[in-house]
Amino acid sequence: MAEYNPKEIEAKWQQYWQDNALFRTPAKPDPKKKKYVLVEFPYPSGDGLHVGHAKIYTATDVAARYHRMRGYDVLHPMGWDAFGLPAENSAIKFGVHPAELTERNTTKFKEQMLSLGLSYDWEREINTTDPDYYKWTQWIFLQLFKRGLAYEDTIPINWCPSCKTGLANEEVIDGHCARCGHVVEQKPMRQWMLKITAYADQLLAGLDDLDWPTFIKDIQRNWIGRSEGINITYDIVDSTDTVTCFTTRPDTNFGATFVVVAPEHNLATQVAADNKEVAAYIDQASRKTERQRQEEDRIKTGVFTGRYAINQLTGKKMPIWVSDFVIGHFGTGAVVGVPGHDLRDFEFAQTFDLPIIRVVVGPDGDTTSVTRPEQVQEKTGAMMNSDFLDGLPIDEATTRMMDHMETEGYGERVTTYSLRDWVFSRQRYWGEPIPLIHCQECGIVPVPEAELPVTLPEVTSYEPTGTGESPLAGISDWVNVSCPTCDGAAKRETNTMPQWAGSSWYWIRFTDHDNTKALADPKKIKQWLPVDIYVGGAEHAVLHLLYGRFWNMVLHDIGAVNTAEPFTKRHIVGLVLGEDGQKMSKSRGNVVNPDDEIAKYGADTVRIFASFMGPFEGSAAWTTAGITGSERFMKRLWRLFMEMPQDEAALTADLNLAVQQTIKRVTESMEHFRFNTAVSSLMELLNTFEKDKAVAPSALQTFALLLSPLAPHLAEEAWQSLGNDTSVTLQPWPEADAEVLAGAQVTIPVQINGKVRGTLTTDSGQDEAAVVEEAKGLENVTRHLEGKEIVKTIYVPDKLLNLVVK
RNA sequence: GCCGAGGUGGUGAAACGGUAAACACGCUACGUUCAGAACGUAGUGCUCUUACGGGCUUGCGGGUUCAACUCCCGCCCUCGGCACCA
Repeated sequence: MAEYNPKEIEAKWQQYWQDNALFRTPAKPDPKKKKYVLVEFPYPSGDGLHVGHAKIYTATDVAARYHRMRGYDVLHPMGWDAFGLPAENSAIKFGVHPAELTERNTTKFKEQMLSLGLSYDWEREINTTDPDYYKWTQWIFLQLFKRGLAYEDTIPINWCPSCKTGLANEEVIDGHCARCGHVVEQKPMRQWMLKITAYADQLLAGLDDLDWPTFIKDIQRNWIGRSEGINITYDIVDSTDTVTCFTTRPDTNFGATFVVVAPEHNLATQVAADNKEVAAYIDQASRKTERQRQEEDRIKTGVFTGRYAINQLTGKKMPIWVSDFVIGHFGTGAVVGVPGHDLRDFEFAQTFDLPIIRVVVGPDGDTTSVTRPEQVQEKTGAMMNSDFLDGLPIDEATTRMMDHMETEGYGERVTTYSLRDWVFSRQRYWGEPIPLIHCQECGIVPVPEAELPVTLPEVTSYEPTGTGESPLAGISDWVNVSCPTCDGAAKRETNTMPQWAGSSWYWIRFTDHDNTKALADPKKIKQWLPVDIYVGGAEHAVLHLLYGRFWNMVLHDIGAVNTAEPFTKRHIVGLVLGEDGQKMSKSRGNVVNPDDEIAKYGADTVRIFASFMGPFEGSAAWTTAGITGSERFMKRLWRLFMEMPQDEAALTADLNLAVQQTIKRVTESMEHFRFNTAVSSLMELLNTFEKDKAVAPSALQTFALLLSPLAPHLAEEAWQSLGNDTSVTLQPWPEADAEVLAGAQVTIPVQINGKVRGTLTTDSGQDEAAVVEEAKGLENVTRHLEGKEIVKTIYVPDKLLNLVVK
């Protein structure tokens, strides 16, 4: 028999699968047995696949293959999220059209995916840069616009001077651009915004029922940042004006001694008109970036406006200050200072020598005045110096005070969020054009749906202007159009959509990828959605996963999709590190190319190693030693299937038990996305078989079935050599024989006072007395029982015997 | 500071409250070989013992239990997210 030659058999079976369209999606899935198994589609970069891709695609593919064998109708598609800056930047550098680069890269990606033996239904391939696709991305935008969920606004936004475009909040990490790492500036610009905040509550509530890792849900909850509080309106002395402050802690309001507004607040602007000092402070603050404010180590600065607000509870005058520690866009942009019970307020009061009043008793009954930061009591305690609240715990006091303020008419309960609307326009070429027209007469007019898609014009230069204008603004034939409403002179919107647009609905398109009349046929949407298993990275917790949920909810509200939540279950992949245990990067030179690995070891070995290297969610290094071990396993399997003498008589009761147990374990591992333990169970079975001179063909059949999702090429070859003439991937998944499992002998540890003193092997289902008798006969047990009295016997049937002695 | 996830051999890791370290890597010895590679056999948490066997061991300290990696309380450390969010 020939040596294990993965190159040969893998090419052969990949061709076979393609020729027989084995992974074509069933046209009419059984509604009770459908599985939509999806992995995040890639951005087809010029670098080709990374071994990290190999890990995540293999895992998802194993799940898809497993569920097919379990009898599910599976949708397992693939496509390309191809709009974005890297293609555009390469286009600028090499003078090639981004579409051409995309074409080149997707071809390469697809070849690599095929060579890994991934079971995608390629007939449903999609590409976000295809006008037939982005027509519908634009259509969704128009629905958002019509519902008032897309609006134009001129606000200071995050601007990356290196990418020369505006960014969404979610794309800024620690003050830097998520893509290029450059420091982000604040720049006021005309923007298209999506009103994701309108869905804040639904985005929050929907998380409860999702089968997602808790940490991802928590990141989203945190990002949405709901807080319930009250807006308190204070009168301003000698003025008809008022100032409204948001707080979650009105219980401490007897201790309020000042008010602070953000530099952007109207009141500040108003005062600045005839107060040079305030004007200078505002000007200075506006020139600081968020980063600079952080670097100042949170030292409190500020300026007094000369005005006073009245605290209704005490009748005291509270000076109104302006300070940049107050955030303009959170709450009302104004806070009421309670320096005894908020550390920031305390620091501010100390800096500017403002009065501090204690209204909550400190630990150990401390009622002295608050003079040190350690005394600032923020969380628990009973009220004091607070009239009708005295003695109440703070949570109860909060409710009472809210009721009081609402009754008195100067308070209004409100809910605020840290989530902000989505800055949706980019000043770059390679993205979906926003399908709107600016008409001098009619204002902003949507492009009629019949005229979609608005395709990207051919340009000679993709170079971003850097002025905040899109490069499309320079293409006059494209920009100048007649207004769809009045037919007068009008101009197209020249901003494009962000990278995230096309991926915010792509899972819907896979259900009916070439529909020309709708996003997808509602019947097909209903057949397949929601996505049952969605696999991807943790880095999208507040980007793609939040945007995607938002769009899906909007589409649900307009009746375009059947469920509000798009992704029922989510698996998060861990990082694949370089051989040195560091993150793979070109600059470190530790990048492993999956092509090289496949060429060297074969796709099955790569798949087995990717599965076996550790838990799916964990990060682990791609090491030569590790993959060599997986290669050894494949070679041993080859010898088992192809060289070991076969004889059905070799299947003893013990071996049959081992086979049945393996079925059970591998099945459980597959259900829980634990491919490392699936592989180790198969290794154990292989070890068992190798101890014999011959192996039973029926056991090999089962083995090939269990192996098939993980190492499909070798499994096909083995299946064929066992005399089968259909593909192993079409076979039903084996079921463990419950009778064999139940009837087996069991090995029970015998403990004395919780320490194992021996083991005994016996038939399962024995009663306690018999097991105790048998245990007493064990030599080592006898010795430990000598001169002792058994005071208690704990017997867990078929599991363990513990004798408690004195 | 706030929210979350983790901490088990030299390494990647297993383990419904029930024999901790399965499986694999690495290492040691032996076999095979002219030699190497590959392969095979045995061993491999620490420790006492010639042996039989015993003691200790899942970040640290307590607790619940016949029994704790697993549950509870308090610390320490690592990683991820948020952060002058009122």
